[in-house]
Amino acid sequence: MKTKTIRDVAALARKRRRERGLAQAQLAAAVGVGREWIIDFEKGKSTVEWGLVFRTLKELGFEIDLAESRQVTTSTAEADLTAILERSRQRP
Amino acid sequence: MKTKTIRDVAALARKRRRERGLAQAQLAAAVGVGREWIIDFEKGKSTVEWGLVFRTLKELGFEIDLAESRQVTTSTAEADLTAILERSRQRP
DNA sequence: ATATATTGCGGTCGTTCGCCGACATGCTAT
DNA sequence: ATAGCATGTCGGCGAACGACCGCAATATAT
Repeated sequence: MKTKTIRDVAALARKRRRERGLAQAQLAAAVGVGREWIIDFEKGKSTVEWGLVFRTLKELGFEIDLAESRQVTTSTAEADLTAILERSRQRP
Repeated sequence: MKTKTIRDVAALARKRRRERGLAQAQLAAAVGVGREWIIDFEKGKSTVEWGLVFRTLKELGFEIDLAESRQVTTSTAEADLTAILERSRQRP
């Protein structure tokens, strides 16, 4: 499933947990975090630890795939052009 | 690309950044973090913020997909039903 | 070779995470 | 009604994040 925001991930995680009949406390124990952490994560809190998110997703049976997005963001497009130009001439 | 650990993600991110000719400082500015954060992230630091990781990956043109690690292709209706049954069974 | 740019690593500092209690709410079944 | 879970919130605490700074070490280019 493609995810656009961290809220998508949060919603998917919560859906999956319920599909597996797991309570927040159970999942928390399995991952090794406090129950509050699960609450925050499923709420879409952005400041939760990356490593814990990864462990939680794996615990829920998710596989994290990184694919190339068709659309390139403007900033990276500019940076890409800049990188090419920088190899031809120096800029301050 | 399937990722097994956060180090895989870190390595992919670094590879991608270099492919795009971006310096750590450039990527940091694009994402809106300090340069030290990029260093930690590419080092595979597990305690970095989840939201920043997500933004960084998107900035690098990555699409974050969540796939099922097990090839269980149950429909959502079936899965929900299973959850209901599990709840009724009062499992410890 | 000399510059120049990039990367990594320390230290400081304000802010905040994540955990632990306790408590309130909502739902289900007896 | 009453008991049992599950979920969410609040206050508090130690620990650690992330930004900023400077300074080596390492490419990269001229």
